[in-house]
Amino acid sequence: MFHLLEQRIQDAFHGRILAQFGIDLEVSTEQPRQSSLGELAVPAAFQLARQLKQPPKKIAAELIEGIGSIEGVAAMEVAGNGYINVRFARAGYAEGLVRPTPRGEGSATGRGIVDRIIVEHTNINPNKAAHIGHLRNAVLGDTLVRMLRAAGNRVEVQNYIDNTGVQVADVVVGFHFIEHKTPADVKRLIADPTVRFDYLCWDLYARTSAFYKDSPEAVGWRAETLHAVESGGGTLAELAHLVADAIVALHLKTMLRLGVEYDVLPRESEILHLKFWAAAFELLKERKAIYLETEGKNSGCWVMPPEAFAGDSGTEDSKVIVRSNGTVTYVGKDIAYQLWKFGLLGKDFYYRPMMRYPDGHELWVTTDEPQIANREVPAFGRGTRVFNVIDVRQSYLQDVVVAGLKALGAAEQAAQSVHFAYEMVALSPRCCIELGIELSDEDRQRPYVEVSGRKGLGVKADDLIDRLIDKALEEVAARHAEKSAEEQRKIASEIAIGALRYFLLKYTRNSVIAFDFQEALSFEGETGPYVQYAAVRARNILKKLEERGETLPDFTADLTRETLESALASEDFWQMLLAASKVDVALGRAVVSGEPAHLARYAFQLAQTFNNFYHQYHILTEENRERRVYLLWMTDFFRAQLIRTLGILGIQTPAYM
RNA sequence: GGGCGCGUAGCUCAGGUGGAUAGAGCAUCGGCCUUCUAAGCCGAGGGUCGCAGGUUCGAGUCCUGCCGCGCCUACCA
Repeated sequence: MFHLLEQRIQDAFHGRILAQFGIDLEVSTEQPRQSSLGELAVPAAFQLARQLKQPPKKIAAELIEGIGSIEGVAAMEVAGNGYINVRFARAGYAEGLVRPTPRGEGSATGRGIVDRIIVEHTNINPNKAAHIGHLRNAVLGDTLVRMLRAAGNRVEVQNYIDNTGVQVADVVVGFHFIEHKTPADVKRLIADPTVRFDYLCWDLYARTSAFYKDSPEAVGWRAETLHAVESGGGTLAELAHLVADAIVALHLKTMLRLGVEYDVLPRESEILHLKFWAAAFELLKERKAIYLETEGKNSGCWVMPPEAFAGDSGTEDSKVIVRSNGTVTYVGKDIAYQLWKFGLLGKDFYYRPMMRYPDGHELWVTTDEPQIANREVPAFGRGTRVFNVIDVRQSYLQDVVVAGLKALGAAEQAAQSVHFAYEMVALSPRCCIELGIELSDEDRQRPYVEVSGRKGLGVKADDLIDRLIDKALEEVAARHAEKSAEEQRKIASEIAIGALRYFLLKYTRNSVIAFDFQEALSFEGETGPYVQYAAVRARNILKKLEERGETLPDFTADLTRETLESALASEDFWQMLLAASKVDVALGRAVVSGEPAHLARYAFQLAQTFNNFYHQYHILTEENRERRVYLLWMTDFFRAQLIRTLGILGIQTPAYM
């Protein structure tokens, strides 16, 4: 509704300016500083003043005069030095919300719809438990997916599994060479319900990393393991499979606690076995995107020259794609994967269904064997735009990947490759002390301390979630002692996840989160539970109404134009309605700027507005019938908008709080 | 050395393409539960937007320089 009007106003000004001054000006609109100044401000007169050499105030007055009336606009006036403030026709606006026309809602966010967007996120090495840094990635990625879908795009969610990499190899080294465990031993550990296998690997990985430091000769074990994993046979390869598969299953479980689901898991083992790299290598050689270095420190390696990507990264060294021993680096494999995402590789994976989520959605995983004749396999890949959700420290590598596409002549796909970068989650010094981590004097002075999987330094995702649930449970139990323990836990879990997702989303992407338990565990103020609480309150009012044996009025019939007219004469009601009607404005802004934090902020403001409404007006005891209908409608509208916004953020609305 | 990012209230952070009186939350202090749930509401104090120049009608926002902090700059991923 808001978008529609905004567009109409922009068009009207654009047309008038063209007719009156012969200038093709792209008319922008902004929000006036104060709500009392109107709903939209048009700064066009300032832009024209320069060209026309006339005072903006004069131009503004002429424009208003010339435009006449615009449908849905009640008044326009010159303000300040030349702003044109626009006031909406309130009742008409509200009618559009009560009786939406098909083209009314959401049409403006539908402008830039892309046929197939691929979002790759999570991408955790399957060798240890997930930590908060991984959660930021997954929550950011998942929310991006929800936002894009809410804006009308078709989105495919991929979670890349590096099941043949160094990190898995290190845990295998730990099991085999350090602990002398057989595959049968490891299988028993995985099957043992009293063992948290991902936690066990977390510690083992840290121990193995420390072991390398003290005994550098042990690094040879890693090379041996990597080689075994790549050739695919023997004890070491079997261990790698066991570890990676078990950890992937646990990661999926952890992510599902947050409501994060995927469509397909492309695995590195298939990239290897199906010779994706070989195909990409041929392409890169053919187009001379890489060359065999014959001198200097990179002699014997296939490298990409710095000119290809130096524009953004500022490095002077070429980037090694194939090592002198013939093995391919991670970036090389990433180029092959990116080519596949766009359908440019000329190869595809085979797929098998991996599991079905409780909501019925099916998750697929890649395989190297053609099979399942009886199942129709969804068409994966072949995206027109690709978002890679990866932390900002890997910008350099993402630049190289994009340079690879460009060098292969895929300029369009290079332009459609988005590195959806975000800053890391670190630990506040206070948090480290709380975790019993010893800090050097130097670290103590820093604003934050980096998480390190190698050192086993970090907050495990499941630990944090458990802690949040425990805290929420205390609150729920105190308020709803009569409910069953099982039900209390369900509610507490929804609140905990709401708190966690909101906490990770409220920071803009390029802000480092210095993790702090006190802030993450807060349920008050600008938090997920605050927004959930508002939604629950709105729903409670309507529930209470039914408990009293009444039914919700038929708003489309009862809310006549006259009713709306008189209700919205109140500035208060108008401002509240306006604020509540802007979900799609906020969504559009968040999508365009790629900033989920914008939508999170809107959710908070929406909840604030509702809490004001809730506090100021007593709905069920309102005696004036007409006014009561209006209040009920506002409540219902708030409820729907709050729940919808929370939903896009991946946050559920509990049955009660 | 080079590249990227950050520096805004005591703390943590917002501040579309320059625009009207720089905003939240937390913390502090003071009010509000017989009324649809106080995980809430109302109010108060708190600012040289790192520093110095520049661009212009106008700069937290753009440009230059400087200071401080972080990340990247691997034949690791």
